[in-house]
Amino acid sequence: MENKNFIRSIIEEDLEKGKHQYPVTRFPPDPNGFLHLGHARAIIMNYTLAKDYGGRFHLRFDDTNPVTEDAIFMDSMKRDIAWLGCHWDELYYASDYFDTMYEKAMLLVEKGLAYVCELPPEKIREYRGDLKNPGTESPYRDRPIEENIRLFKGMKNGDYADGQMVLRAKIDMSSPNMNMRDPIIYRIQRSPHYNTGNKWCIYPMYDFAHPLEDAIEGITHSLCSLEFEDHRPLYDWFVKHCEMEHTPRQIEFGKLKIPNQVVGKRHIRKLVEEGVVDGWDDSRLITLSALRRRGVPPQAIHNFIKALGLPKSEGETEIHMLDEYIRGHLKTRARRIHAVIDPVKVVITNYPDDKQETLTAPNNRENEELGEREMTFSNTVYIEREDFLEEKPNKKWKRLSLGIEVRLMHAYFIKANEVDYDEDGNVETIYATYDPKTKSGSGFNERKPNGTIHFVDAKTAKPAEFRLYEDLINPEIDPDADFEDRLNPNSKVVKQGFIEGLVEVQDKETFQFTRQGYFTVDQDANDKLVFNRTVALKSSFKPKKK
RNA sequence: UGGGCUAUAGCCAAGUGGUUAAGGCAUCGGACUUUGACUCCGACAUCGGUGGUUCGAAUCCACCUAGCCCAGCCA
Repeated sequence: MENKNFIRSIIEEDLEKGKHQYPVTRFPPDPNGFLHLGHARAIIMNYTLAKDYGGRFHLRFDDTNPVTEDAIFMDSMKRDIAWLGCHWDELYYASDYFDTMYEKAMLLVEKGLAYVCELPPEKIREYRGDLKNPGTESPYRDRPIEENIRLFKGMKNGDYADGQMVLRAKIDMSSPNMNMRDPIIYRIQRSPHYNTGNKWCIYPMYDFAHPLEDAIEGITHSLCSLEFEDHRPLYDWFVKHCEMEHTPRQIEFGKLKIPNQVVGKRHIRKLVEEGVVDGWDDSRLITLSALRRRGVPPQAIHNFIKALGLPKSEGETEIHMLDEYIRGHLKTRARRIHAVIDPVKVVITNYPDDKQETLTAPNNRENEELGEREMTFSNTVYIEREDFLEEKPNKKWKRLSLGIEVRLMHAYFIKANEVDYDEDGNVETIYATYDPKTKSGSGFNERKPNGTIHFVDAKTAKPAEFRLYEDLINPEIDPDADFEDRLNPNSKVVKQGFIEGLVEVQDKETFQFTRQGYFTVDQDANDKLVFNRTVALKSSFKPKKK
């Protein structure tokens, strides 16, 4: 169940007092990168907060800086947000408001609340003062309104060079809040914008643009992260002095931080360039596209985010917490079939070589709606290499050993009698005998097997590739070390094995491979089946480490 | 004394003066089991510190400590 959070309280209060008919929220990404799990909190919270109270949710690209932004990111962002099921009621672009923003900036100029400053960047920084000392007023601060109007028009018309001057709000150079020390509103930047082309050579700064965007759209609750708390007075100042009809309220909450993950743009790019990961959607990454490819159900992400709540504190949430929500969602939805990832052959010596029978098994014991399937059985099967040890090591061993009888799930009991090794000393073939009386479903209960293991009939098995993922970053290594020194060399292990031969695999289907985990068909699967491990099953089995 | 914010178990997180401080993850026991899974039972904190107000405080006050953010013509 979702935790109550302070923002819900604010919204409920506003609704009760009749301040709003319904809430309007927005997710305002800067289209300059790929969305990752951290963004999911903002997306899902904005979406559910609006929907839970009968409100509206906007997607707005905050495209106020063409130098760093690119339209290609917008498509992936839209795809990711849609995948999460957070359907926006409206899609907006901040750049569509450039005319209004310019007019509002001019309003400020006319009211004597903004001025054109010709101080070069270094001087502006110098005049801003520092954390301990107040700033110094710009010599251009008190130029006449008429002159400011002329200059600002000139800026817009391209009369001046990039960086030659900026428009600044006239607030308070001695404010203890650095953001209030005459912040820059517009800069000259000759860069074509994917949306407005070359219409503009001046672009608004975030602090000015954002509150106006929110106000224009009638956003009621403008959620953002903690680092913008200091900007709230400025936000309110612009809404007020620009005489906006609507007054949105900025509310800050803590970002979702996940330790031991690589999310930084340049870091991921470097990993891709160095071939450490295969791309932005590599399953070891937590970009939304990577999670999607790995087979993580979007609903699991919703449940995970809701469970975390919306705190005002800043903590770090371990990624394994998401795993539990993935399993929880898939538990009754995925078909549970057999796959042998690291196969070893078992020959059943008392089963006729030319015989093959068909067995039936439920697809999911916890959800009968998933029906049943058929599986073949013959005298040659594959079992998991780790499910056999020549000698039973201890009483807790619940798998196959010489002289020991186990159940092949959904088939028969088999007892191992002999084993052949190859020249390297690896098990090559296990010879076993089966007991026809022990067929699954027969009700046989004269004796208990030493455990149950899964298998695949070698005569019909479909070859498949399994990609087993672990943490990209080794959590054991000092978190302060450079992330490249913390890479886990075993983060991706590729195995060639088999799945049941009679199972028809759907595109992107997620299965539970019995006793192993949840796996999803990868996009690489075409002539050959390829599965990504979405998440492993939990296990209380603790083999002794070598 | 720059300003802003945070502090509840290994991790996340409810709680806004009044019974034994929710819940989830993790962990450890135990039951069940044709998945060492699932499920089920059980264990697991006195609330950053100190002092104060009060019959009574995680909740109010004071002081202290620790951590995060702010000096882009980024967002």
